[in-house]
Amino acid sequence: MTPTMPATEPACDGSASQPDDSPKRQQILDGARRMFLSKGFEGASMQDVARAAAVSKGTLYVYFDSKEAMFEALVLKECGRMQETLRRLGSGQGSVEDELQAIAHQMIAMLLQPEILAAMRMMIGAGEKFPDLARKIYQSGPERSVATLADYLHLRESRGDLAIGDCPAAAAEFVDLILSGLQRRALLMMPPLSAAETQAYVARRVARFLTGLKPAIV
Amino acid sequence: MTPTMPATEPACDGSASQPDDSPKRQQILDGARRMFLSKGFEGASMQDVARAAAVSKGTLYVYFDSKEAMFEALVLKECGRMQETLRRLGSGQGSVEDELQAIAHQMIAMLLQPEILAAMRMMIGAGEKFPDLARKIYQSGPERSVATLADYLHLRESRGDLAIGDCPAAAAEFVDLILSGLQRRALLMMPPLSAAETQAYVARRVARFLTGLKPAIV
Amino acid sequence: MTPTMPATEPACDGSASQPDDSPKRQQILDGARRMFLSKGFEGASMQDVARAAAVSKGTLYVYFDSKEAMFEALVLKECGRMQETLRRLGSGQGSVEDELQAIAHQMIAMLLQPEILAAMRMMIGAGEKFPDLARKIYQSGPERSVATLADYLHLRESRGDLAIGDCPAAAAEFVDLILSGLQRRALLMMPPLSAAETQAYVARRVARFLTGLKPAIV
Amino acid sequence: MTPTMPATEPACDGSASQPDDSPKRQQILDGARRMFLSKGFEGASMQDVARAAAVSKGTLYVYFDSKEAMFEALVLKECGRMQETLRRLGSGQGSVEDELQAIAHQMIAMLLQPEILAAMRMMIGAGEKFPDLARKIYQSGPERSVATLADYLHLRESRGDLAIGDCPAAAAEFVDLILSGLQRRALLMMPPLSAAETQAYVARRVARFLTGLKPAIV
DNA sequence: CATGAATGAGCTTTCATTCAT
DNA sequence: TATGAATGAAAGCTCATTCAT
Repeated sequence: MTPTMPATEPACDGSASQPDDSPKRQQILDGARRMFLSKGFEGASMQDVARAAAVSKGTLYVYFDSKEAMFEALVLKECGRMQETLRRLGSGQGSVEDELQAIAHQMIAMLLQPEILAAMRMMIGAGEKFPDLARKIYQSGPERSVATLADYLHLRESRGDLAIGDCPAAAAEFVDLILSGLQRRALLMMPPLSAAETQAYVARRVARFLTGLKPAIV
Repeated sequence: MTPTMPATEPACDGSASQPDDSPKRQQILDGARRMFLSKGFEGASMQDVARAAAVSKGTLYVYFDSKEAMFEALVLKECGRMQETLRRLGSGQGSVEDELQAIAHQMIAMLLQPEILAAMRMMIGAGEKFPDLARKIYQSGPERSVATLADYLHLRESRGDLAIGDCPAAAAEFVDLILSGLQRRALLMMPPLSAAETQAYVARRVARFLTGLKPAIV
Repeated sequence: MTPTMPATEPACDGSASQPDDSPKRQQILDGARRMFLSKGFEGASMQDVARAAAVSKGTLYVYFDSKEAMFEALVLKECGRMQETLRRLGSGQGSVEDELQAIAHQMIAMLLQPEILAAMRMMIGAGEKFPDLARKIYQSGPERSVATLADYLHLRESRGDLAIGDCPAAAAEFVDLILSGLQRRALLMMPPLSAAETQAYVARRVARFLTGLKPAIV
Repeated sequence: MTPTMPATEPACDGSASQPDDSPKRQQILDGARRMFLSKGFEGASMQDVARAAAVSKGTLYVYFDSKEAMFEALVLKECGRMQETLRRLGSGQGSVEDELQAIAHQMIAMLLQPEILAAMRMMIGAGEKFPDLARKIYQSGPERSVATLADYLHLRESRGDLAIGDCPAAAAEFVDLILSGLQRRALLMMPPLSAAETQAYVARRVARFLTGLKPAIV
């Protein structure tokens, strides 16, 4: 009766009668985004989403089979966004230490955004219910950060600026040292560090990270 | 209403006046524990809790004024458990490296328990609604780990086994390096490392942590 | 929340935005009427109302924000009905005594209707919770009767049929003499007077009312 | 098992094992009185009553079979009180007009007490559910006032101060003229008359009442 | 395609009542 | 006798979902 085809599938037949990127669909996902991020999966009602998207409640079900399907579609889309965001980290000029500090600050600024935290919170909270989605978030976020950073470290190593060995492992260490703890704090509602505290924190941890990774001088 | 009230007040008015350790109350908290940990605050209904505790729904309200009060009581109790769990870490014999590895393994085993993860997940999910409780969880868990470890590092430094300087900062770095990242993985439903992987991971990261903290020889 | 809000506001947010005269809304008010009049505000459950109106419980909340809002809307509507009912009393022909007797009979017949009594009972019962509404009922019912009658007495006085002086006061006396006591009896479930008893009662009381209001002859 | 004998019956057997006037029973009725009068039948919970009476909820059911039975017992007891209260009205000295005014003021003061109004309200609200009780209230209150007053009028007539004829009818007229309307106003939450207004009201209405009841001079 | 009226199951909470002690 | 722990039914209300238009 109503279109029951899985709403997140890419178009099934040639006609693309209801493509993934219909403007109405985007409009709904936009509303869903605002609501889910601010109220969580259980806290946001379909009424909320409909209102935020400025469509009727019925229309929601034209584009998504259920609240859960809509949530899934939203998360997948967000994963895409996050990956794009992470693509441009570090340019390769300046001293290693300066640049790693800059990268650290970028990562902190980016991943401690209220919006990102809300997304993490939402996904962790809903993790038991949607384990696959949670994994996808992990892969699009933290894992992707590590990969990007590993590339950067590799670049620096190839230039002779660092002596690393296992770049992916070092990248993971960097991310944990810089980000994981801070993020955990934020997720559990601890007050954020002040700008000065952040500065000192980054300086110290980056230095710590670099200990032993400097190449032997000649 | 406010989530900071102890909720286990001595008798006061009609409700929730049972002593803290009434067996029925424990029985209810047990049921609540199972349900809240597995489904989160919003996901678990009072019906669920009643069923899990094998009491009637009405009885729940004999012991707790509201769902929120019950949740609060549960979380506070869990905080106590977590703190006790963390009290015994590190004994002080053996080489620094061996012992830090042992501590790392203990921490991992302890804080990646499904139960502890569920508690973290629950509180992260409910954090926006109960920020004070979330902070309490942070203080009972991660913060406590750091403090315990800082004591240990201080001991080692006083023995001349390490040259650290700022023990709390180093302890925080250790925890982030060893635990934070792993915990984040787990929270987002990534499969746990195998025993062998964990072994290698710990060995590498502990070594990494020790770089530059060894005292000058002589 | 506050019982003085009209509750029939034009569209505003999610709920209760239906026009005043939606047929469904009328249907619900009809059911509400039956239930509230027969069981009172607290005695009638939303389930009762839903059943009486032959709609689902959920539908009730599409048209009204709360039980209280529904009650309010109903009472206000009833006030309107009551005022209309009272608009046509007394025509102005015949002897004063005959006509006052006719008016008395009309008032008795009208205001001792089971329906009107039920409305009074309902509002008296709920009066502590909805004082403003109770006042509105008073103004639409008893107060209106007095005003209508005062007009009539004034007309008769201007024709020289009566010598009254303070027409509103006299009207109030008439209403108390004829109606108030009878209504109180009915509200406390005393059996109604028989037709013959009513006849005698009215005759005697109207005569009593007219004592001293006859103009001096010549 | 539990004593199921109708709690309001006079003692059934010689032993009077649980007499109507057991102190505990009085204590409970006292609590019930406070709660029912202030919150109404539906608004007051057995918990409230138990608390107000300073007994346990279970004890309530030792003395009364149900909430309704307790209510009934309370109302019956109140009827007794009211009758006693009304026994002493008017002493028989002073001018008729002065004394009737005094009586009117007494009646008003007595029957417009918040407590009495609350009782009336409660009974009118509960009238449909307890018609017999409502009737008993009527007989103990208004009807009793009329009878008491009729006696007084009769006394005055026998002294030649008034020429009445049908004393009970006149008494009923007096009560309606003085009280019924005022009580109705109060029941529907209209603000009470000021002292000065009451004074004027009583003066006028008593004068009105006396019109035509004065004996022919000589 | 889009709507919004309608639903019924489910939510948290309250309460009269029972019963073992 | 008196208790208070325990219950289950029902309260007011919300919400994901359906369907005729």
